[in-house]
Amino acid sequence: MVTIYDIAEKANVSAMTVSRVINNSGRISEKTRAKVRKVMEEMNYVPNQTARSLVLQQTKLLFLLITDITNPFYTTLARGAEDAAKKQGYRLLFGNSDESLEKEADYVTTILTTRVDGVLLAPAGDPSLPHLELLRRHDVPFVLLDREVPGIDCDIVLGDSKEGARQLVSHLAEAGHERIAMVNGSSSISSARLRLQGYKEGLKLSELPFREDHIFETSFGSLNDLSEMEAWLAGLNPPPTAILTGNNVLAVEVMRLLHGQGLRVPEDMSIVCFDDLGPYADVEPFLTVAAQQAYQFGYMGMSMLIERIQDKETAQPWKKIVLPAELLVRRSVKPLRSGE
Amino acid sequence: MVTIYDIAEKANVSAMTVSRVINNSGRISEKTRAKVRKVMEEMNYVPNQTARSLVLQQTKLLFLLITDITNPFYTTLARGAEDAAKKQGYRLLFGNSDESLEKEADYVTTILTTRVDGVLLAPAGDPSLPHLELLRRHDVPFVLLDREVPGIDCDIVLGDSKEGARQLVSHLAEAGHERIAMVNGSSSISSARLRLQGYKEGLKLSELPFREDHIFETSFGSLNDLSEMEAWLAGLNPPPTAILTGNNVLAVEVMRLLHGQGLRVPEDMSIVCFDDLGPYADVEPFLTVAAQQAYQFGYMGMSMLIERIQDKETAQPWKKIVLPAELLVRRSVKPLRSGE
DNA sequence: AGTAAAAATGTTACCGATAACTCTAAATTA
DNA sequence: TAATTTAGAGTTATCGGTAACATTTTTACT
Repeated sequence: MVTIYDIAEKANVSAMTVSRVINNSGRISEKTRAKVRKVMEEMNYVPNQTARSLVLQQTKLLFLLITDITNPFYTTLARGAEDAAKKQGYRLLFGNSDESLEKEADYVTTILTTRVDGVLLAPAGDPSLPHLELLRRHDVPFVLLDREVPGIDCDIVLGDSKEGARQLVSHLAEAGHERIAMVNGSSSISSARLRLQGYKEGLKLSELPFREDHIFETSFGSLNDLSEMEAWLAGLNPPPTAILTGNNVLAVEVMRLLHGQGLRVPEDMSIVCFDDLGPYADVEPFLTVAAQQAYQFGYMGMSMLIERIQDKETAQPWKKIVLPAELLVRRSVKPLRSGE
Repeated sequence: MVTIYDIAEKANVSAMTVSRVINNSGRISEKTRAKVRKVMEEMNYVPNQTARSLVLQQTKLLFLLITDITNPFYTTLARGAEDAAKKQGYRLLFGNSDESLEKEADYVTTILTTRVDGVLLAPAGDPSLPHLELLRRHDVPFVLLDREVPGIDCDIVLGDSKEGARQLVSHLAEAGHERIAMVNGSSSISSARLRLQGYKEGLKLSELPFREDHIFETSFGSLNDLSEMEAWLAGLNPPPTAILTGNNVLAVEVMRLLHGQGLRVPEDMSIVCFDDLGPYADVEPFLTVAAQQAYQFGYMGMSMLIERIQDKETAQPWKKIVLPAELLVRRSVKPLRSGE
């Protein structure tokens, strides 16, 4: 591995001069600069960021931790985060916690030991609190995405989960649906709780009764076993005519279940969900959704994070951004009323 | 930031003793070990990987560089890579080059400076050669994914691009299509070249003529401007009845273009492509594709990489794995023959 | 020309950890 | 009991950079 000392020796200058050329700092004569540059080229020099980080106490690396790398919501978000980071001259590393607290803990360790300058993360849920406290204790700036964690104050970018869910329910009610079930993520996740609230509000506004057994709680990640959900659905009598799911992945799972039973959407069951389905949705517009501004989540979250890092001294108040969701009506809801 | 020196002072031992406790190396009395452990707990000590890397010249980190984080092929691949890495006790960092050589170069720098132990990467294309040479020169083990790069010998996991494309063309030909166009990724990417070859072979086998103007070359990533493609398509007279695209993203782009013109798939144009569309494809099975074993790409590639890292001394011959693609017939091809 | 100021370059210490070596005190052996 | 091991801990140098200060060289000005 070529170091500045190797360069220095070959160029007949001191290591410090090489360092100055690399960083364009201090005063260097053009002649020396050219000479050093030439030697660096010749020797294929690459600065050792590890050594640099050690002395500078900063890495210019940021970390994005998402909970499901196969979910288009998060990958689109990642794109936004990446663009914002790049714009400000930061590099970005990704991690995927897979909705698992254990994997999240692993990544938090990686984050601390890698000494990244800041973290943008979607926490696995309320039990992520100790992880966040650890980051806080080690003075690592972070911004949360999509999910609040009770017990910690910090910058955060949220979607308007309650209102989005309410709109979806209202949309179903207007189409004449009266028995609307909900398949939701874990209630230890704030956005799942808010979506449930929005669901209840939507029912109330349309004067529909809330039934406890119309709620099925599971994980936001993809399921390897659908049998519990199947049993739940089979147990509903009369069955619902529509299902609202807490996110896009769960919508896919529900549809997988229904198709397995030979049921069609929307003929036999209507479906709506939170979050859009990535680029493919443009092409075969099928699922009616409350689309979140995934790219903005990433872009704004990252911008907040960088701002926070750069003004580390001045204690700004915590910021909370709430992005509205947009109802995209497609064709996964069957009109039950005669009038359309 | 708490260092081993802080611990050492408080525990009344030398820094080296603390280091020994952390790494479970050397001989330490139980009493001292317990005392040091206690102080570490109290002070919330986290080892500084930066300092460690500097002296050890290694981490337990691996890097996965993909070219499109919004493409389900790569995210599924990432899942496989992650699972394999975890199984062997490695942590994984992700990067997204976005099919761009410049971003790839940035990530290569990050890779070198972060001192990861190995890299699994889908190169942006043939011009990635210098990046790979750089990794090689710096002795960073790597395994390529999906794309060969002429000029470098290394471990690699490939899909059978030629055969897959051939099958897709044959499928179209059997359905009675005679004017089959192809929208492909850059010819500086080996898999694009092979898919073009497969396309030509497929035409030949069905005794269809090859027309140079039936090929439109663009980027594998999503396009922000469809006008060139639009002009190309408009210039074809008579127009093709079917289009084969070099990957899933391009299929989506083509469909976006067609929809924009009020054309329907498959009624007005048939479409097939390489790579499947992620979980959503199970739900609304629409696009006929040559599906690659994305998960296996990641899993096998990562396994090869780790093996390579662990036997760094013994010079194994380079391995090349070719995974077959599977034709999944759905409903994006219109039968032109009378008999179905 | 002589001196101050400015420009160019060099020296030293340090960031936080670990390897390799050294030292001390207790345990073992003859 | 003296000599020799050995367990347990400490010292020093080092990884590859950079900040802060020191020094030398060049330029400018009286």
